[in-house]
Amino acid sequence: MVVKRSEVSSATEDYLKAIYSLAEENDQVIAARVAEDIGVTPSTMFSALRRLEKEEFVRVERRKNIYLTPKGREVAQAILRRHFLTERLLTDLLGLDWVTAHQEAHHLEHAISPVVEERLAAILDNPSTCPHGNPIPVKGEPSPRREWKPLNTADAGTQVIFRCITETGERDAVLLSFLYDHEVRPGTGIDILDVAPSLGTISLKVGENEVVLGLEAAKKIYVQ
Amino acid sequence: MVVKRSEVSSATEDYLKAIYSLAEENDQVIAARVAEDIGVTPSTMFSALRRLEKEEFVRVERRKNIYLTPKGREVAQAILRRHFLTERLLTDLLGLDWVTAHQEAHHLEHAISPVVEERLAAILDNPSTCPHGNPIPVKGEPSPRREWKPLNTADAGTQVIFRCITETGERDAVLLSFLYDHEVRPGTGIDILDVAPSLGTISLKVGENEVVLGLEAAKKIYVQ
DNA sequence: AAAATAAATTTGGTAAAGCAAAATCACTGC
DNA sequence: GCAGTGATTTTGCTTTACCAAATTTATTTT
Repeated sequence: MVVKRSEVSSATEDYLKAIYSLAEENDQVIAARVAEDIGVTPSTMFSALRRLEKEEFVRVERRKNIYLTPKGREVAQAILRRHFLTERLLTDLLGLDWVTAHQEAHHLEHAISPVVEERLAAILDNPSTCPHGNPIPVKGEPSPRREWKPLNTADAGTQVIFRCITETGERDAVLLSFLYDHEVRPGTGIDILDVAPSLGTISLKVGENEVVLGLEAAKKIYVQ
Repeated sequence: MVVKRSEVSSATEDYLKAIYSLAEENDQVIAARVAEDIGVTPSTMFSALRRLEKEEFVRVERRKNIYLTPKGREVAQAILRRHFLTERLLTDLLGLDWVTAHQEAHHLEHAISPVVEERLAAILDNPSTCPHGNPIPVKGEPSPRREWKPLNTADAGTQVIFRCITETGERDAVLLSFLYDHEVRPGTGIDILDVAPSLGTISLKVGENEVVLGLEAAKKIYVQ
């Protein structure tokens, strides 16, 4: 059984994944944002973008917006899928915590072949989300996240259910471990105590504890 | 928990692993052999060797023999350990076969951090060998393989026990799947029917089947 | 509209990996 | 002792992926 391994470098996979994730959370994706996300300089981003364009993974508009081509989207979804399955492997089978799992998955995901991916999905019983609640993308289907909203848009006095912390949110280890330590998990109920746009904060009640988050951080959390 | 990830590139890990494995099976290691093993051209091998020497992973003698430094040996053992643990993950937890497991591990091993390695060893109950029987190296201990001998040195008429197929043997997918398909596993008994050095063959009885191997291939199989 | 800020480009590097092809070195056999 | 073979080394070139620093091109803000 010979496995055709993808010809895509892990750097390329990272760029496409970042573009995909940013596109899910914002309506425009520009080079500066992607560069920031991945942690490369503008010049590196620029030449990377040229490569990606030449290989038809992305299109860059005159207004500088970056779009994935169907080919690029496919690669992005594939790597995201592997990322999430790897996280599940690390948490469910190996017993690692949220934060470590995310970090380790970032390295392992690039080495997962279709065969391993398939075995992984089977052994894990085809999970529909990553440990942080993100829906695992399925070939042509729309994301169920369309029915959730970012926490910063929630109204004071209501109760919401934590659904997920986005990929860009996961990157922030402090936020991630903050939530983990406060036992916030997909499905956990949260009371919105107060929203103060002028202060840029939102106050929550999680279990026994009262918690204050910045609205910027809240934007990375999806609830229902 | 911040993980210090090794500064060693996966190419470097591959070179050191190959040198280590070749040294275990032969008494001299020369560049041409390593290049062949890894599948790079002589010129590539040459510049790789210069890099490895500059970073003090290897020493190259005037007689052109290549030796690992203690630092190089440490890296080699570490990557071998991860390789074997990854193979166990793939066979024991994910249910893949011998051949696929070996190939996939070759990619995954480079992305395994110390934390994951440790969790893996714990979950797998600290295995002492890889699925193909190779002893997993432990920090300062000598390999138990010293008590085994290559199959090509076995005497006709005796019975031996299959112990392992070496790393360089594992690389040969045909040999590997041949053994796997004939249900040869660590611990399997083998009758040596005949050894014919002039023909370069050795005849064996494995279970119900009679099997003829080349002595070159037999050299890659260790028995007791 | 001018100034300030943000983003995109250009220019000129670096290092790691790799290849091909030719040249040199070293040993082995006759 | 020399030819031949195998091994090493040199030369020259490629791609990917990064950086810094300077410049140009938007886009805002006042």
